[in-house]
Amino acid sequence: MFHPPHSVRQFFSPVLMSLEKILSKLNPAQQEAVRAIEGPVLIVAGAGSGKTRVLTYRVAAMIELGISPFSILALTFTNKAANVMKRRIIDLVGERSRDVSMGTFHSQFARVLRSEADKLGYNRSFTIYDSEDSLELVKMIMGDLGISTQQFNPHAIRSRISGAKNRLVLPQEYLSKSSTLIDEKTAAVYEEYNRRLRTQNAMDFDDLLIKPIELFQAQPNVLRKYQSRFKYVLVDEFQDTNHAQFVLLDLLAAQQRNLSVVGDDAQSIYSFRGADIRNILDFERTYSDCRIFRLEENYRSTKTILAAAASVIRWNADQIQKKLWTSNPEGDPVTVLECEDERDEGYQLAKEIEALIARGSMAFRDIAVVYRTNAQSRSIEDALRRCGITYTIIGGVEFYLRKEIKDVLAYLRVVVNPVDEESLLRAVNTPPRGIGDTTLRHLRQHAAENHCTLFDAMRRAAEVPSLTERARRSLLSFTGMLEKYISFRDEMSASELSRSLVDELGFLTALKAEGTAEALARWENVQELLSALSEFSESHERGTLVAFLEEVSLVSAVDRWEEEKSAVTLMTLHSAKGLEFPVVFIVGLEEGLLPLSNGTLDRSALEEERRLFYVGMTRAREKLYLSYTRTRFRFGDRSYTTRSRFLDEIGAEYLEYRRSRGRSLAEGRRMPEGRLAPPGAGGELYAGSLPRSVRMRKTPAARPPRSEESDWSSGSLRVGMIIYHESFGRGRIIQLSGEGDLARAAVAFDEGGKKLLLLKYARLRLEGE
DNA sequence: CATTCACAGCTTTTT
DNA sequence: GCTGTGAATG
Repeated sequence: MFHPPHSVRQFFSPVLMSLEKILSKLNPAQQEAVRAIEGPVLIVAGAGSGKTRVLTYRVAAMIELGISPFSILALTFTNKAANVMKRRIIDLVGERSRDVSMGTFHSQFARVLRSEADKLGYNRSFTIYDSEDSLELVKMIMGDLGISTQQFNPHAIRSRISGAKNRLVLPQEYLSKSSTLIDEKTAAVYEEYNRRLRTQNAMDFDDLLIKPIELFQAQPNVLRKYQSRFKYVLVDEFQDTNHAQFVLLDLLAAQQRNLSVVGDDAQSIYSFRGADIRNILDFERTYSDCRIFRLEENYRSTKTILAAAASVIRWNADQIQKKLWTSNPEGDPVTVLECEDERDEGYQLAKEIEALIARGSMAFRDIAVVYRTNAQSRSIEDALRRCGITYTIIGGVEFYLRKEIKDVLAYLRVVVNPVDEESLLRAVNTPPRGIGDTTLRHLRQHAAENHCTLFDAMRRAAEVPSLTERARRSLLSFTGMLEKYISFRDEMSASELSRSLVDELGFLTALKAEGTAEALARWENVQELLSALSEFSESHERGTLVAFLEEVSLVSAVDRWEEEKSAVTLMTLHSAKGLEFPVVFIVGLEEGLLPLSNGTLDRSALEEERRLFYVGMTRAREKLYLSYTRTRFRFGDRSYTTRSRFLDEIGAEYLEYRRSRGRSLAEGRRMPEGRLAPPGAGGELYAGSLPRSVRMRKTPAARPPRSEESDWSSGSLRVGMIIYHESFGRGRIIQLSGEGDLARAAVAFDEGGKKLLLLKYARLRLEGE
């Protein structure tokens, strides 16, 4: 069996390689891409075509050719990718490559911003607000401006602001272009939001990209400094960069023009974050002299997996033409698990994993389970736990987003940056110390009238007449404590300071006293935070509190994943990007879930969902499983599902079907509107009533695909049927969707391609009628 | 002013 | 199924 060595190790060699030796490890296309060091370069690299390899070897080759590691900037999508690349490069050409600047856009430019902070009117220990912090700030501003959070969704406003920032639209321009009411409100919030970020010495994620642009444009000498520092710029996952990132790159590379980008349009899955596939196309236009290389040989997957993935992505109209191929073996068919519900899905999956392990060819760490939404992990986890399968989850409820952790972090942030109001407001009443809304309102008013910060107002609580005596005393002890730690900032180490602070706050004793399991978990989390901080201080030369807080804000879930662990990995499709596993399970292939939709799904959204599925499929090396359920618990009740159209897009010849028994039982309970009876009226009965042993059993024989939704949405039609249409002629049904008046069929006609037809109007005739 | 309980709303995906 | 908000109570 083909067993890939794990990432880093295969490159470990005490003998450093020369340029020729470096090149000899690559195929001809990869070699060309590595050799093209000067000038703009676009590398279109399909899934599994060794793009990381090309990037690492490129950097290694540059160093080998005498280019200073200091002058190389490599931007990756995750910090983990950067770390992996760096280790490989060190193995190739040695320790000097430590000086290459490598990391995410956000972390690399945060670093730039810290050293140039004063030029922007910022203090270098500025706070980085995560999405949650920004949202809180938006809510606060909405309150102050008298904009109802009932009428306008703060989430929507925040994401509009973020979108505007990513497109480099300033508040004024936003206002002048706003036509709707929500746009007007957003514009007002946007302006105030920026103002407050500045006075609070804080930046949000988007600012980490925008502020450098502002700086570079306003101060050409600063730009020149970085242009001559970073003579070579490399970008990974270019398809997921947004407009601001493009502009930033363009500025930085304008002088030397040594900009090389690597990407695959078929894997662009971050448009919700402002990523723009057009960046790839624009790249060719902006750098008309750029050299383009295509990597089309896939080294990762079996022929079957690759062909199945290709048969799906083919349905996207928007894509750069390329043909991936592989010389890997044919491999096993893709297995589709048909399940009753998410519980059954979990069990079938767990049993399959047990079988794989029992066969001896796979270990837990070779297996990944991926899903569209984090919420889906629960049922999978339950099943894995019950079967004694160890697993780790990437993402989900983020450690650093947990309440108790954010509480401690809020204090640390205030110590570092006392004008950070968001954190101050969070800290002031955890634990409760009798400072309520009224007190805070008075304080904020006082601060506004006296043009001082909220922290100053608190410190001078004695001068605020409207406060109660109790509040005043409370405030003074609160600010006194903070000032003490602020003065310790330079004397104590980051971890000493934090421990002492947490001690004084009594967080741990309070949690311990509570005694519940939940409190214990929180207690452990706080302990874990403190040890993370100690570890950070020890392992980093500049292990300051500021650096730690920055790391906390900018590391992603994937970055913290330890792949050495012997455990099955669970994660979202988004997190899976850039990773690979011998065995991959993609679960929840149901309409509305994958593709995910809340009502409408326009073409570009659908295509993005398809790319997401494609990304998932191409993570698998040897064996791919897909699963869907007949009913699923969503939004508080159980409802019938329709298998995903994506399943029907995969060539049937690549699939084998497996299902659990008991379907007929469930079918008897179907309700007209496609829902089970409410809980208590028999609805739950069915999930629990099937004996586990029965539900677990599988029918091993392969079966042809059939469309489940058709019987209640479109009468007797089935995927695969041959039909006649009055004007388009003969065709085959490829996919069925929707119900009632909205029932649709995608039909591939013998003449003239595929069409999506509304059954209500199309008047299809079955062959033979 | 804080805590408790009930209800509602809602969910992508992440730096 | 969860979290955040709101009213009611101590």
